[in-house]
Formats: sequence, structure tokens, C-alpha cells
Amino acid sequence: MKRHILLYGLLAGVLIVVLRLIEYRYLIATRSVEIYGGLIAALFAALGIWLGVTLTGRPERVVIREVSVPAASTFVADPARREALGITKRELEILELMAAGMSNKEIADHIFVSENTVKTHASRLFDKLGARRRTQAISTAKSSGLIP
Amino acid sequence: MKRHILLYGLLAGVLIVVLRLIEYRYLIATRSVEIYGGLIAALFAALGIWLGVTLTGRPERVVIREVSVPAASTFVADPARREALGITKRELEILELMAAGMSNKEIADHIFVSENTVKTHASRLFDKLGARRRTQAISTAKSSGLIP
DNA sequence: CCGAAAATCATACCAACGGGTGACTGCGCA
DNA sequence: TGCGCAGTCACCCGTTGGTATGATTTTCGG
Repeated sequence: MKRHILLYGLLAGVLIVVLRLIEYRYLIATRSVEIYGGLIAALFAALGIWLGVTLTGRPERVVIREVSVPAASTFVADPARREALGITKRELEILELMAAGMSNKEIADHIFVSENTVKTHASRLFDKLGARRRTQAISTAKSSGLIP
Repeated sequence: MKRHILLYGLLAGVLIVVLRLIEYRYLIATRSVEIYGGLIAALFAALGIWLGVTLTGRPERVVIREVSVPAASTFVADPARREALGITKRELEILELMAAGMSNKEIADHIFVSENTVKTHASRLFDKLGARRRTQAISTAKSSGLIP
């Protein structure tokens, strides 16, 4: 800000000096004041525009818009959470299918294993999650960020 | 924009005319060109500043900063969804407790009714949701926006 | 005040779920 | 090569969940 004003004054002074030099050196006719005037006007107008633009800066208005981000779409399964609880990939797979509302038999048919296998996976899963029912397992897994 | 330029030119012309009139009318000494120069400089600088501010001031740059807001906290249970499926308040209550991982007995103790009552509520709920298991009911209710 | 919807409870039955135990097979790592 | 882990499967048994049917009471709008 102060630099601008100083620069402005300095330029004005230099211009005046230049004009005087021209006047004395080349003895330009007195009535050519219009030429000087126009010159000065153009120069200072340009300077003024530059100043105006520089001083006022860009009026940047920041609008903070709260956008509700669908948690499901931004969900990324990170293995860190899974391994923190000692849950294997297969167990997580069964957990997801359970959360989708499938029965043990349906899960078994879906991943091509026997129902007993699904049961043992589920049992170990409940143990690791500290759940006694599948609904409880789903609930805690959800709040742990294990599943969307 | 165009209006500004026109106004600018007009002002310049008027100023020149005024200066000439002053020059001829009062016969001001030739070497007082500095005074004229300073005058013109000041005027046009002011004009330029005004122009700069006016011209650049218009395009207000709006920066939209999207703030991610947890979707879960913005959840509001609207009765429209519930009634569209013909689900009663009590049934929704049982649904929420089911989704929290409670057993029928726990729900019964929680809302001070018998386990049989919870069972009948649950049965009707499954019927309305087209679910055969509680996990499935929770899953569909969630995707329907019935529960968070 | 009356009737429909909602809420409550019971009984019986069968399917699904969950716990416990034991066993077998690959696979990677020491 | 042996050990541990993940995955697979089986059996039994008790608990829980879900369906069907029927009944009573409460609530609420016309």
C-alpha cells in the first residue's frame, strides 16, 4: 500500500521533470499544452487504473456450502481396521454378506462352502467383535467403520 | 463497460476544452505547464482509480468450499417414509432396537412388554418390509432411509 | 359413542442361529 | 521340515427367531 503511493509520487515527479526538460530543450510551442495534457492524462489514467486494480484486489467471496456426502459412496474398506481386530478376509466377507441380510445357508451357497463353515467363521467373528448375535455384530462392525 | 469508456472520453474532452478556455481567457503564463500537468494528472489518476475499481470490482469471484458433513448426523426420521410402507411407530421402534443388535427378549425388557409382543411386532414388520429375517429387514430399512 | 387400527399377550411348532468340540488340508515362515 | 494360521467341514445340543392363530385392551378419529 505505502509502496504504491510512493511509487505514484515518484512517477509524477519524474514526469514533471521530463516535461520541463522537453520544454526547455526543444522549445516546444506554448499552445501545445493539449498534447502534454493528453499525454499526462493517458499516462495517469493508466496508472490510476493499475492502482485501482492493485489496491482494491480481487474481491473474493468465500461461500462455505455444507454438502452432505453420502457415507456409503465415500466408504473405503481399509485393512488396518480389519487387522486391528484380528479379523481375516474371509470373516469380513461373511460379515458383509450377513449385513446384506443373508442367512447362513444363503451365504454358504453364495461363496460355495458348506453351512457349517459359515457357522464357524461367524462364530469366530462374533468372538472377535464381542457380539452374541449377528445383528449385534453388524451394529458394532458398522460403528467401527468395518462395513459401510 | 461501454458507458464507462464513453464517459471517460467525454470527460477528457471537456477537460481539454476547459483548459483551453482558461488559457485564452486569463492568459496564464506558458511555463505554468506544471500546474496544468499536475491538475490533469491528479484528475485522471482519480478517474483511473475509479475506473479500475469499478471495472474490476464487478466480477466477484465466488469460491465454493465444500465442507463434508457426516451424513449420519443429518439423518432425520421422517414419518412419510414410514407411513408409505404402513409401518406403525411401535414397529419402527422395534426395528431400531433390532438394528442396534438387541434380541427379542432384550427389546421386550427395554420397552416393558412381553417377548411375544415383540415377536408379533417383528413378524408384521417383516411382512411389510418383505423380509424373512431380521438382518434382511435391517438391510432394506437402511436402504429405504427408514433408519440411519 | 362407536368402530377401526394399533398394541398387547399367549400357545404351539419348526426353522435358523450359536456354542462347543474335534478333525483335516493347504500355505507361509522360521 | 515342522509349526502355526486360515480355511474347511461335521456333529450335537440348547437358544433364539419366525409363523400361525386367536384373543383382549387401548387409542383415536368421525
